[in-house]
Amino acid sequence: MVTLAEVAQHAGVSASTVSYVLSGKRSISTTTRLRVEESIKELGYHPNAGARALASSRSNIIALMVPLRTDMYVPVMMEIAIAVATTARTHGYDVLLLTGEEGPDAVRRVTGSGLADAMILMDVELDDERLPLLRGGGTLGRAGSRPGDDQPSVLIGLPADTTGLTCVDLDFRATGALCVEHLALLGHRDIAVIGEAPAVYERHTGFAERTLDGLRSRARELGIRLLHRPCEGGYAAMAATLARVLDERPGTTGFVVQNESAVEPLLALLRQQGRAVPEDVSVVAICPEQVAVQASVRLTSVAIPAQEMGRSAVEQLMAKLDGRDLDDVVLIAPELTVRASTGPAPAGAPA
Amino acid sequence: MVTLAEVAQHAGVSASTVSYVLSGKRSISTTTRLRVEESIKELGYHPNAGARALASSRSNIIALMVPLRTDMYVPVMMEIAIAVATTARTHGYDVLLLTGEEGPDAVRRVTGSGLADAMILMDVELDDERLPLLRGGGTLGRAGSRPGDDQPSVLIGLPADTTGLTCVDLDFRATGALCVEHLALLGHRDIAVIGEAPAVYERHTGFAERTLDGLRSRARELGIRLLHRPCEGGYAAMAATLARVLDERPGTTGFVVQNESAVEPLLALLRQQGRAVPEDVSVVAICPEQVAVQASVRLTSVAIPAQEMGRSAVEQLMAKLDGRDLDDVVLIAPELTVRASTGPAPAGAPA
DNA sequence: TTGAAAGCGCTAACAC
DNA sequence: GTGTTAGCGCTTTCAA
Repeated sequence: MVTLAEVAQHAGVSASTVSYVLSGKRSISTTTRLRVEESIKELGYHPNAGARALASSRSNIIALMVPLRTDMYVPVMMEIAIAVATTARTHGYDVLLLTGEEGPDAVRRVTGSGLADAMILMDVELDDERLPLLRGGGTLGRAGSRPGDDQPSVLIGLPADTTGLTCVDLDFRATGALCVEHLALLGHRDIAVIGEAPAVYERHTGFAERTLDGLRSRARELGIRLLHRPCEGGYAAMAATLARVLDERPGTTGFVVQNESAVEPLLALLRQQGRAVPEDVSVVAICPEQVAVQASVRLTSVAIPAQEMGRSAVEQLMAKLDGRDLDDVVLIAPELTVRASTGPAPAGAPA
Repeated sequence: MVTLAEVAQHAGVSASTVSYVLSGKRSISTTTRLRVEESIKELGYHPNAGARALASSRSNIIALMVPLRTDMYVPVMMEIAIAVATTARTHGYDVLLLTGEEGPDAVRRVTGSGLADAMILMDVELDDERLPLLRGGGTLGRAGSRPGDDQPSVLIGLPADTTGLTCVDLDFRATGALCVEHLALLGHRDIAVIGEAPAVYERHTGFAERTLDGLRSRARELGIRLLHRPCEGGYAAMAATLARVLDERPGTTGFVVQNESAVEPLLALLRQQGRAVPEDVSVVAICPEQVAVQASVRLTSVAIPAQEMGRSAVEQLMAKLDGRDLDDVVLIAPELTVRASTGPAPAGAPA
């Protein structure tokens, strides 16, 4: 392994000079810099991560905590994770992958050991047990604080109480509202919401409840009848749910689907029952773009902006690490793209 | 931040004693150990990762390189990644998430900086540009080698030349053979293979080609007619592919599907054309269990054992780090589960 | 613009 | 069974 000292010797300068060439923290004459850079390349030098972390108290690593359960929105999580990793790299950071398994202990372990300088948490629950450890984080340098007291962090998702936390999320409330508006504008008066699996609501994951909130309050304002049913993914569960919905509200002409693995089953079932999309019923999905365009009917949808969520979370974190001030909560505005699955409510529909 | 020295002082012992209590590398009297452990808990001590890495030349981190493109088998990749992370933790290792983006440079960076002790590569191509850097890795301690010369590594996937490499993968050749056998045994003589997207073959990802190999050679042995068509995911692409297949081989009664996002579209299209599954045509999928059981017809399938692949890759790596000898190539035997999508070939089918 | 040198917190000889 | 101590490779004052 090549060390900084070896580079220094090779270039005929002192160790500190090499260090400063690398960090750019003090000015170096061009000739010296060139010589050093030449030596670095020639010797194939890479600074030792451990030594650097020890001397500088910064690991240049951010921890990303992903949920353990792989039952939900998996492609989205993956896309976020990759966006986090690539964005982090552009800032000179690497990403440590933590699973939710260890729970709060992982937070303590990473914080305590200085393994990571900061962390990003995905799939935060409304009342998450990891939150107390993170509140007020990101105040490095505040009077009386010692380095390491603190773990700057950003949440992807929105807990019930965001005091002292920085959060990034799609504005699911607005998303719900947007879906209702779109259908209402097309004349639909009876809307059914095919929600996430019951477990998601029981777990009190924020996004599902917020979406419902948005859907309900906008529906109330617009005088729309709304029926919400949680639904497991898959064909069988969707069939049962659909039957119940149509039994209870036969006049339903609009669907909002939030469980991506229920989308295709729903379309298949409607087709099977002779209900044409969008002539007889309209369907709006809340799902990744890819799912919307690959479905058997190109779906009108509100996209889940996974990339942007990941990228934005990292930007927030970098700002914190730089001591910059920033928003506590970044809500990404939803965008509804009209495709082939929604159209005017059928003429004969009950007003 | 609490240091080892503070713990030592608190417990009234020397620093090395504390260190040895932690590592267990020499025997400690019970009373001393108890006192030290008490102090550690009381002070909330966590060893500093950087200092540890510097002093011991081991970071206790393994790097996991995931493909950048999120277009393929995403849930599987995620499941593998999570299995890797959780298994690694049981061995005291953390996982660093690298995207394929940086390519070979990432390998050099991680190797050179001592950021990770070892690495796992996913989605390896038949002739991967990162391989030359890894061949012969894992020989730490061999005469003449200096620490850091080497990057012990394990691949998930199988390149063309496995010399000097350790690989873990599902035995896709056997998988292909198994699918053909199953259908042949049911009397099917004309089988169509709905493969991965053309890009996957162009990229020469090993698994797709190996599956095809297995399918073809077993078909030849059994006198089965086989037609292979690559296929993008989604409904539209599947429709076009299916039309071409049935045009070219109208007598087709068996399908093997390897692109999971083509499965549901295929089932929908067959239904739409009045071909009953499994009465008229049989379908075997190569996909995760979840996809197989959630499909509109419960699918006879060969599962992709994502968890086991991740776990196994880590076990191999741990063995290498311990200097143990091991297999170069671990092929996981495929298992075919019969569900509701396959049955005897229809009586009228051409022999 | 550059160099010298004091640590950062831990591990692992070496001593007893 | 335990203590002493010399580094690990780097960053960052302090001095010139």
